Amino acid sequence: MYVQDNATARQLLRSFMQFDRAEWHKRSIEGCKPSEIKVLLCIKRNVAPPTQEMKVSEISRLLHVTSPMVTQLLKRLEADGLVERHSDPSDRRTVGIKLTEKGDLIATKAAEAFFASLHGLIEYLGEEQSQQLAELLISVSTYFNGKEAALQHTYWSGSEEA
Amino acid sequence: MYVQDNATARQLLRSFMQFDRAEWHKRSIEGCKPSEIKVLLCIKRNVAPPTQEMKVSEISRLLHVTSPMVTQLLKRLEADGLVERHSDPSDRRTVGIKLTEKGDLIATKAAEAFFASLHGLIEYLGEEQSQQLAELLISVSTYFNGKEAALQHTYWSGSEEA
DNA sequence: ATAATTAATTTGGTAACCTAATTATATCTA
DNA sequence: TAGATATAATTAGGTTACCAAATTAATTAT
Repeated sequence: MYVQDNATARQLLRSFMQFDRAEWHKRSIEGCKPSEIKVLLCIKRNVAPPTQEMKVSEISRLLHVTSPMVTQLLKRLEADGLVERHSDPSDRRTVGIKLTEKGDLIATKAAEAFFASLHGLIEYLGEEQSQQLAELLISVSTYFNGKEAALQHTYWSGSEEA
Repeated sequence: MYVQDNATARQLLRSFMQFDRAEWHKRSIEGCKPSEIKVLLCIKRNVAPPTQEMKVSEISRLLHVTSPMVTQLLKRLEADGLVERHSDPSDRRTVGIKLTEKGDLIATKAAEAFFASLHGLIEYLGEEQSQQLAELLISVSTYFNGKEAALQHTYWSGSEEA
C-alpha cells in the first residue's frame, strides 16, 4: 500500500524539514528578538484608530500565544522603551498597549526588512508560483490544524478576525 | 515601489506563519519527544549495513544540530532503552550508536504515523500539487538559506549526502 | 615525543513557549 | 446590594529544543 506515493511523501517531508530550518523569521533586528518583533508588528498592524492601543488579550489571540507569554514579552519591550502600558480607566482590569516612537520605528524597519526579503523571494519564484505556494501552504495548515486555523488571521493580515 | 506585489507578499507571510504553527511534527509518540523521534528515525534510515551503527558526528551532520545536542538526546534515549552505545575499538574517541529492538519498534511506529499523515495530505492536495509544493518549498529554502542547504539531505532521504 | 587535531561530552547558558495559581476588577444574581 | 462568579492581566515555575565554550580522551602529524 502507498508504494507509489512514497517518493512524493519523502520529498514532501524533506521539503518541510528544510523549510522549517529556513531563516525567514529567526533574525534579530535592532536588538529585538523574533518574538518581540512579532509583538511590535502585531500592535502596529492592528491598533484601533481612536486610542492607537491594544489589549493583552487581543495580542494573545492574534499571535496565538497565551496571555502570560504576551505579558512577558511586553515587559521586555516596555523595559526597552518600545511600548507603553496605560491602565484603562473604563475597565481597570485591562491595559492599553501602545508603541512608543522608538517602538514604531523598529516595527517599521522590521516590516521593511521582512517585505524586502519577501519581494526577493517573489522575484526568485515568480509571481504566479508565489501565489500558488501561499495557497498550498494554507491548504496544508488547514489539513494539519483543522479548518479554524486557516481562517484565523495573523498580525500582518490587514483584515479583521471573522 | 512593490505596490502590486504587496498583496502577494502579505499572503505569503501569512501562509508561512500558519504553516509554522502547523502540528505536522510536534507530537510526542510513545513517550518520545519530537526531537528524540528525529534521532531514532535518523539512525534507522542511515545506519550502514555492516555494523548497523552510527556515530554522533554523523547524526549531528544529518540533523543539522550540534554534537552536544546529539549527546544529550542520546543520553535520554539510552536511559529509555531505545539506543545502545558501544565504544568503537578501532577509534576509541568515537561511539557506535545502534537502535535497540524497542527503539527500532518506536522508530517504525513513528515513521508509519508520519507517512500516514503525509499520505492523507497528498490525498487532500492531490499528487501533482503535492509535488509542486515540495519543489516550491525547496526553492524557498534555497532562497533563504543559500544553495548548500537545499542540497543537504535530511534523515528521511534514502539517498546519501553529496 | 610532542604538538596539533578530532570526537564526544560536560557545563552553563538562551528563546519561546506552556500551565497553574494569584490579584484585581467587573458583572451577574438572589 | 452583598456575595458568587467570571474575566484580564500578572507572577511563578516548568519544558523543549537548541547553542557555545571548555574539557577529556584518543588519534595523527612533525
